[in-house]
Amino acid sequence: MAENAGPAASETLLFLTDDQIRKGIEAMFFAYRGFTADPDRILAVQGYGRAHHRAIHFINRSPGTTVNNLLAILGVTKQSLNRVLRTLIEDGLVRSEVGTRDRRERHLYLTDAGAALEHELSTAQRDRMRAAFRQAGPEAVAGFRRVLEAMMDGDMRRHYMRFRESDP
Amino acid sequence: MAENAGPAASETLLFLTDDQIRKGIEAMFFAYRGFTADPDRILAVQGYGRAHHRAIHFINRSPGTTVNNLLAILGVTKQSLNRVLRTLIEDGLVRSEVGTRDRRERHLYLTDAGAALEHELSTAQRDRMRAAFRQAGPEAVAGFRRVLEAMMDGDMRRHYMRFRESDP
DNA sequence: CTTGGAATGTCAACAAGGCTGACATAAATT
DNA sequence: AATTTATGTCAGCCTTGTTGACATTCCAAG
Repeated sequence: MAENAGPAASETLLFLTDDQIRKGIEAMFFAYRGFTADPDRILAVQGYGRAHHRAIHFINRSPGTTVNNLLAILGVTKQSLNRVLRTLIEDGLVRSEVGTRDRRERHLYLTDAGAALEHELSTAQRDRMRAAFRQAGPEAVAGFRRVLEAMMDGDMRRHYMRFRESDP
Repeated sequence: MAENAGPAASETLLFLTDDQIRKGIEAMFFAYRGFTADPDRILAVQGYGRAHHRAIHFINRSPGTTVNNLLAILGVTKQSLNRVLRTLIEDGLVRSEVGTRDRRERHLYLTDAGAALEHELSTAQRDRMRAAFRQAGPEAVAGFRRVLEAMMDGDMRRHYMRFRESDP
């Protein structure tokens, strides 16, 4: 293969065929199910859903974040997020504090109980992810991340990158 | 852990840290949004949702598949799938044919209109995926697929692999 | 200072699409 | 003949998305 156009050319063509792309699409579909399966089971016990998980994850990730911040990250309407937050606050998993600088804002924190659930959820999800990473190897993981980053919308990539840089 | 020295050991440790895993988790979350964004926009015009897209995709993928087959692949209840199929059949996008070998089965096909919508959807989704693949490069794509395959549940991996092998 | 607009968050009502449970029908299998 | 299988349907529930209306707070222009 090195004689004619070289391996680079054939690679460039082969990995972009419709068939390869379709395999990538189906891989995303089936893998995402695995990705959410374990947390979903835990959440179902408490009567929560994925929306609760997402809120808990990003509050844990950025303690003191405002509702508006969370809206931008989660990409849902404030009414939808508010319903989820209300149940989490009622159930004592999240604490909402009126802002001191701007009293329109509510700053969100996990309570101890919230942090405990977050830990349970993220442990389950990380275990599966870690197993997949270990099985695939470091090079595959780097590629995995590179493709996913290229797949994000601009706004989402911004949020993702902001998080990436926000801690060591 | 048979070895405790050399670059292999440090690699093994570094790419499996909780922080690396968390980045993988967030990458999956943000990327999946991009993955579904374009089809979602197209479907919203017709008043359809992701459930319709999934049904259309897999009927196109395996023309003549039965309801039961589709249930196993999609992992939803028959009531839920039936609701979606009913609207697709009513709207003339899907055709349901009584089986000849086993007349209890219904074999599902896309009509011309259904195939047209499928094409519109898959073109939009493939375009984004192709751009991501091109940007990330062939090695990254191989890693991407390897990690996703390792992340799937056993059942889903079976379905995914069956599809992989079912055509050249 | 007052007033009007913008930002932030809450409540109400509705729709999509999951789910379970119960039941009907037709066809295949034993 | 009895049972199992494949499918469809009805009813009702839950989560989670949507829009619309509204309250509170801040800020800036008059």
